[in-house]
Amino acid sequence: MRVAPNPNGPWHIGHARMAAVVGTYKDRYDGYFLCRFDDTDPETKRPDLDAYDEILDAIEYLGFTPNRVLKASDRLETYYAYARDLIDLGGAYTCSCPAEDFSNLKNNGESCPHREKDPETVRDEFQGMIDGLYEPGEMVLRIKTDIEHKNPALRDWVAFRLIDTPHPREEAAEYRCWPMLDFQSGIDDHLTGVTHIIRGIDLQDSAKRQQFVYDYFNWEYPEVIHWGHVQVDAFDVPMSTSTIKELIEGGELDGWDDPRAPTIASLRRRGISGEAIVEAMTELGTSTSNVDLAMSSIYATNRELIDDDADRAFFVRDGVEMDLSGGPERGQPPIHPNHEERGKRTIPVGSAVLIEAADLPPEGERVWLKGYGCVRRTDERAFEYTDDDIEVVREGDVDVIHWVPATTSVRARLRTPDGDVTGHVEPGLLGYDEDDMVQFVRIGFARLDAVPEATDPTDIGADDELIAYFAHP
RNA sequence: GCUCGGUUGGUGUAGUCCGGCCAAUCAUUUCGGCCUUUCGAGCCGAUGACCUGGGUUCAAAUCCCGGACCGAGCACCA
Repeated sequence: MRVAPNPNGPWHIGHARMAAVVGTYKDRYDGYFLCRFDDTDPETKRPDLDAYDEILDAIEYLGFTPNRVLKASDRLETYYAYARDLIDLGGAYTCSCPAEDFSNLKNNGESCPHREKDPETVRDEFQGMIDGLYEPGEMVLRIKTDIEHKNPALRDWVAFRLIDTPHPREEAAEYRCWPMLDFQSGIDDHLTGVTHIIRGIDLQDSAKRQQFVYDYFNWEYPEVIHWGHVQVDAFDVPMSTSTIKELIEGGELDGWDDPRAPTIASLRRRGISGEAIVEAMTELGTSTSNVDLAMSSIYATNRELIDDDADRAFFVRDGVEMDLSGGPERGQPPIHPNHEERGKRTIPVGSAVLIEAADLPPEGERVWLKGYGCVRRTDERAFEYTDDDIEVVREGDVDVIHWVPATTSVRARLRTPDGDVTGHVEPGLLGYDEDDMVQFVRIGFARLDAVPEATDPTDIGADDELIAYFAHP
């Protein structure tokens, strides 16, 4: 099987589906995974030189390694050779009709005068296309199918056209005569031994078009499955390479890995594993109707994968400072409630704590600072320790909330798909590394992206802060 | 206009080829309960679907015909 990406930009989430399914089938049935870059349009779908490696990276991240990687732009001579054979078989002809004229003829089921040229002339003119004797638009090579076919989409389609814009890859920059997808892909699928093709419903007619070429050569067409488009909920940004590119260039997104972007790079930075993506994608199946992928499905899988390993930590969003008196000097919540053996965190309290505004109890009421103990709000800005037993929580009278010390916490920024959230995290996170996954208690899982160098919160520069990317609840 | 294809709970999916064991599977979501110093995990439970109208049949999600709705192609894009 193969994935045949157009390297015109890094992948968005939808692109992962093909790699996920092909990779999974490969693993399951001991198959063959070909990654072929269909980069045969240097102009309107101009390849992005960085995208080749970024796409291969994304495939690796999903957990697969292609058996073979090809670039169509390396294979022009091969396509020319097969085109010449096809001409000799009488299966193709050069055509100098203006596109609009031909379209009209075609829609009426009428052939154009060029259709009956003898192979000699066609060969010469095709060589002329390769040699650059014509301007773009002047000449194309068409496959001779059935000009009266009841489906107009299949009638004498274009196999090669001329493009003046040089290909961005140096190796291919000299070529001007480029094959169309249906020709290139049809030839390559056969030559590389592809037995099963999966592609989008937008290419529903491709197999029927290519069948004409296969018939001329007496080849057997692979099994083909067409699937619908995927839409992903939970993102404001449309899943389109060109739209995302525009938003980045316009400064509305920070880059391809901005947590607001529906891209592979974004999910990766948020600490969502390739495995979770693959699982959700394969679950979608291959139906021809369009499908909606719920991000919650990816999140649920990822949560299962990371929950056991992710240490717990406190992150207070936009804290309210409360003086605190009468209690112990530190709180000691567990590193992981299901794994006592991993020990406890130690959070110094000082003389004041930060809690989230929404957690602030009315004056006179109590609240349980998780891992510390019960406190009562005595006035506008103060708590006093009550020494109540955990029973008060069990009885349901007292809510358990998270907190951080007011003076020795670390400023932090949590980047989420809905924008950035600022606040403070407990000082112990300074000992963590980039890439570590944590669960911010009562908020959700996050991947640490940048941790200040300091070991003591008071040594952190004024501009420095901990940066984490929100994964999911 | 011509030509393809699709339609099972909020979402995805199984079942459709070869009609009966489908008062429809599984996952996720939502909502309850238990447990819990998390709105996490775990356990228990609940809500919730065969697009529509005919036909064939003892029997239709499944076969046939019509309709509605959705999507795709008719590019010198992929």
